Amino acid sequence: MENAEVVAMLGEIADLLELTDENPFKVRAYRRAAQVVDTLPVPVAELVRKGELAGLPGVGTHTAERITQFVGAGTCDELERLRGKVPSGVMELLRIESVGPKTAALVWKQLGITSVDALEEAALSGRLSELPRMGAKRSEAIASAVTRHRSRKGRVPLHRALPYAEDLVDRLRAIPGVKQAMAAGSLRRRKETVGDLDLLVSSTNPERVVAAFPKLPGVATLLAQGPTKSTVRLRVGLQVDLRVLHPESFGAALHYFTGSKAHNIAVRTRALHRGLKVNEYGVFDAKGRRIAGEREEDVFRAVGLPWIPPELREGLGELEAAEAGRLPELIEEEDLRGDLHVHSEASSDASSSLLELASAARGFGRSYLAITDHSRSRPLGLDDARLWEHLHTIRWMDQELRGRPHLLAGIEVDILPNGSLDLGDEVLSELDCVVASVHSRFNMSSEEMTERIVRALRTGLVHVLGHPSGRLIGSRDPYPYDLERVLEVAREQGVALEVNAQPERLDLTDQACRLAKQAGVKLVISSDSHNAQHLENLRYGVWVARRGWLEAGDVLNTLPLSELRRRFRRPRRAPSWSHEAPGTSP
DNA sequence: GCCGTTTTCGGCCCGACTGTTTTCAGTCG
Repeated sequence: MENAEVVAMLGEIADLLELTDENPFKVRAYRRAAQVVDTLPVPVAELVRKGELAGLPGVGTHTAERITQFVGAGTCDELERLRGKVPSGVMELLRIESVGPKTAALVWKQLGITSVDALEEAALSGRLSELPRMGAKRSEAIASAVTRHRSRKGRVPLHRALPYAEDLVDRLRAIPGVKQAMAAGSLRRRKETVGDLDLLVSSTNPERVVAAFPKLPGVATLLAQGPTKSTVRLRVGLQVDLRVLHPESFGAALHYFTGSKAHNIAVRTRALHRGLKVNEYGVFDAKGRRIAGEREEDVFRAVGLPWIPPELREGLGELEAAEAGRLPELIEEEDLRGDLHVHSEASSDASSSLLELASAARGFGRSYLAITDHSRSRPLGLDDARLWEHLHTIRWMDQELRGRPHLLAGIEVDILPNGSLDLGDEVLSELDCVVASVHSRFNMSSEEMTERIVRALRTGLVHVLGHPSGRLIGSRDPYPYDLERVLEVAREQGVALEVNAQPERLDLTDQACRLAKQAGVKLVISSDSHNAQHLENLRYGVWVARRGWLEAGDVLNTLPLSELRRRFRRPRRAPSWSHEAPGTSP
């Protein structure tokens, strides 16, 4: 039972309750519980087993009962009871923009509409506009929303959205009268995917900004416009919300629109307890006087907290940590001294030479670089003999470079389905940095995959477990494995887990980083570059690490090379006289 | 349905925009 299934169940109950016109606070309670389970770093089934469910915030006795029943039986009475009252097609109507529970229930009860197709037909034929508070414009809006619904793409990976946000912010800053412009929302929190862009501007002349915004390059359609707010869709499909504020409110708005929702509710609730009110215009005391708003840190100070970095604002204990003075000192990109997972043209799927990689790394200020090409199971990957040769080339190049940067001889060795490594012990034990990764047979059971990884970690030859879950954002799910068990063995073996910074991977995830830290396992942040430009991608890994509450001390490639080498030293397994390679004697 | 620095009962974050109304309900973030 995946947590996502429980989240879906709780969300479905909330939707069904809304459609049956239940108490909105009950609806909200289910939504909150769903969110809590969604951000849970451990399997919810495990909490069920331990009887710890009701200890979660927002999960009381009733919700705990529903979850327990659902985990055991795959459904629960409350869900089935509600499903019996609402046709399933009506549920799908809620996924359509501008159609909420009231509208869905209205068209269902008044017109007998129970499918998206029927809704579209009613909108186009004019039947829809005969309903109360339904006119021609709404019908039209619903019809076009149905079209978009059918071709909907989900959330966009951060690295795709970021350039659009940066470009728009630059253009907004150039509008006369604009004092500040920033991107907020999940983009500022550096979430791995972004739903839409939230842009904020402070200006003494809001009308001018709102008027200029829809005319910016890349904008396809204007969706909504008021005196201080404008919503557009870009040609690439991204929706962008713009809010214009007076400078005295900019900090409060920045805080509010950065979210997350859970974080905001926690801050507002905290403010209420102190007799204060927080909205996007500021923090106000009981007499309605503004006591903060211009700067974000003032908003936090007004509710008795230090400034909290956006990456932590997920409602996952950051307020409590801030209150106790125990916020982590989050890792920064500048803390990273090297990159421990880089492919050269010696791997079939990579394109840069050692020299190109070295000079690019120097440009990014890295002092060391591990060259980790693929092993023989991958097409044209290195076998033992070619790796010996490659190793000597790297050593030679390292001498030539004189530490600008240092090159480490490494490998990304496949973990074969039986858990053994794809190359011989002799050559592996000679390398400075062995990254071991799963690249095949993703469809094993969780037990088999866990055993496979555990066996690899126990060879005593592995320094780093590469992209531990194998996922590709939006295209390949992580393979199932028992993270806690892997962490346990990684700690026992002194193996680090990789935060793969390839923006399509971001693997480990933020939550898994936090668990690894709690389990006492070290991490590395690696670019997995396949050409020299990719070396820049480390920043995406840093953002994941920050969202996982990591500090510089949790990440091994913040260490100077000498200390890193000490960490990576291991007892020799094979006698060192046996691995003379062909053609490599001095 | 959840929860307690005002509460074991009675509250629950807050505001902008649209469309359809003629004062506001619904949706969204």
